[in-house]
Amino acid sequence: MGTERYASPDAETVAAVVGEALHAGAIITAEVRCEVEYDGRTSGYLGPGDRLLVAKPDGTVLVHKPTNHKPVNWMPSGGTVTATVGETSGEPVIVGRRTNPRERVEIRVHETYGLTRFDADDTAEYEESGTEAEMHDYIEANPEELEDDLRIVEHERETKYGYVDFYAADAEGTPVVVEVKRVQATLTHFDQLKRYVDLFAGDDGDVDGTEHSVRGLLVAPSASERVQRACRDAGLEFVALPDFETEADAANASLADFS
Amino acid sequence: MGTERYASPDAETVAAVVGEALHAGAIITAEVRCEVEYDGRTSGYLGPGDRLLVAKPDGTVLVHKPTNHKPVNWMPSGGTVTATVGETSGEPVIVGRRTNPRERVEIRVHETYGLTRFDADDTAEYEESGTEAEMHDYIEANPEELEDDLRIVEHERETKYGYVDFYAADAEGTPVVVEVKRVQATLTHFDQLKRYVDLFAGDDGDVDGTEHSVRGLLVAPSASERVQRACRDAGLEFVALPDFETEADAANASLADFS
DNA sequence: CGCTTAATCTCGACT
DNA sequence: AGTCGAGGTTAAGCG
Repeated sequence: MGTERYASPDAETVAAVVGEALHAGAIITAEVRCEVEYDGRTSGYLGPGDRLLVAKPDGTVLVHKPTNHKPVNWMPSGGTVTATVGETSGEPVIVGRRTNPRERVEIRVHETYGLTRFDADDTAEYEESGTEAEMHDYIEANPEELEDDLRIVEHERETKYGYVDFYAADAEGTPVVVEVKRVQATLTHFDQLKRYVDLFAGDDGDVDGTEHSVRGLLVAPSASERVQRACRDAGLEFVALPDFETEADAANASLADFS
Repeated sequence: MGTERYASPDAETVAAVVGEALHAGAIITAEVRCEVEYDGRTSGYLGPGDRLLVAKPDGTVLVHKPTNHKPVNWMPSGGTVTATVGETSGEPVIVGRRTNPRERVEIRVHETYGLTRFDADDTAEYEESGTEAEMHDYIEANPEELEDDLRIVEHERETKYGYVDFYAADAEGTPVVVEVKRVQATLTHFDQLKRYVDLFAGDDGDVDGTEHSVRGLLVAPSASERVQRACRDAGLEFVALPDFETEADAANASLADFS
């Protein structure tokens, strides 16, 4: 519910407050001058400079530079955080560790401008709309948006090499594999569809090239020229499905203003 | 260089300090109770709760819950941040906006437990080793680690469908396309290699499976069983290249201890 | 700008 | 625990 602030705390105070706060479920933020060392999936070193540190009770550690969305160094949740006083330096050392993968981040604090303990109480969950799952719902309810007389046979069909978004049939009864993307389609999305189509075609064993036993549809709001050409060359079809409108969108449309 | 702290500031102070600090190149952190609304690539709503806010002078905005590495809401760098006092609510409202894509995040602050201005001075750059780029350098210098008498012809070769990590030739002079991964290979990595090989093979050539005009090598420390099977089925080869040692690693090996 | 790809990607879902 | 795929992915590198 509240915060506790320590201005220019000494090393012992930093170590004590960080340890205690995290144990009690509070968030720690600190404005410091520090060096950082990471060892694990890769390894790296960040020389001295001013950064914002964040440590959460779930083991998350973040080191933020004055720019960029992503922290320059971090430890994901699930690990453990320790704060001690370095034996030789007498400075605070904050270490985040975890296993699987085995990795650690060590923050050597040269100066602590300020330290804040924040006992945050947050039970709300983030609610999001416009996800790919909603796009699937829309397509399942309106398959004619992709193609006349398209019939959805199965949603999220499992195959030997992964899940197909939709397994469908066209007006002629030819099987159609559908891969749906909420964002502009990329080459990896094309790859995904090609993998499924190759798999289905391989089952039937029709490789004479003149006739396709399975069609493949890549559905997205847009695709780069290269992706569209890749589709053409591979005998797959790109279908542009512009912004779809969900029921929630329609209900909120009148309220929306982008000021 | 230093911090300035405001305990339980009123709405006017929040708006003024945030605006001024960001303009002056300082980082703002605030412990607040707030609601958040996002509209852009998707849309979402986060109900009232205690969160840590971070705003950086480059337009970055982060809203952190007490758990998880990733912010629950955010605005990447490059946008603009405004802090005002809501006309009807009298509460602080912080809005981050950007274009391309057009999106905005609105933070309605119900209670400000604390606010910190941090004039951070950080010129150090993060130095990392163990990246895929280094793995490329290693392979280029030691192609025999992949296969005897393999000769690298071209690095990062651009093709109609993307960039090939290495274009090489084996002892027989047969072209070899090489895709390198620093981590365990996944199906999408297999897809990537298959895309290049299909391209070089012309996608029409020999489908009898007995002879290949182009070989494909997927190089990674490991690969799941499914990926290895996919490679076999597609006539591609998986090459396990365990942890390689860079010169930097060798030099530092004696210093490394994982305590 | 747009395109392509790596990333200590993170995270959730499912086997 | 491992694998797979989405993500408001972000960020870098190149044309």
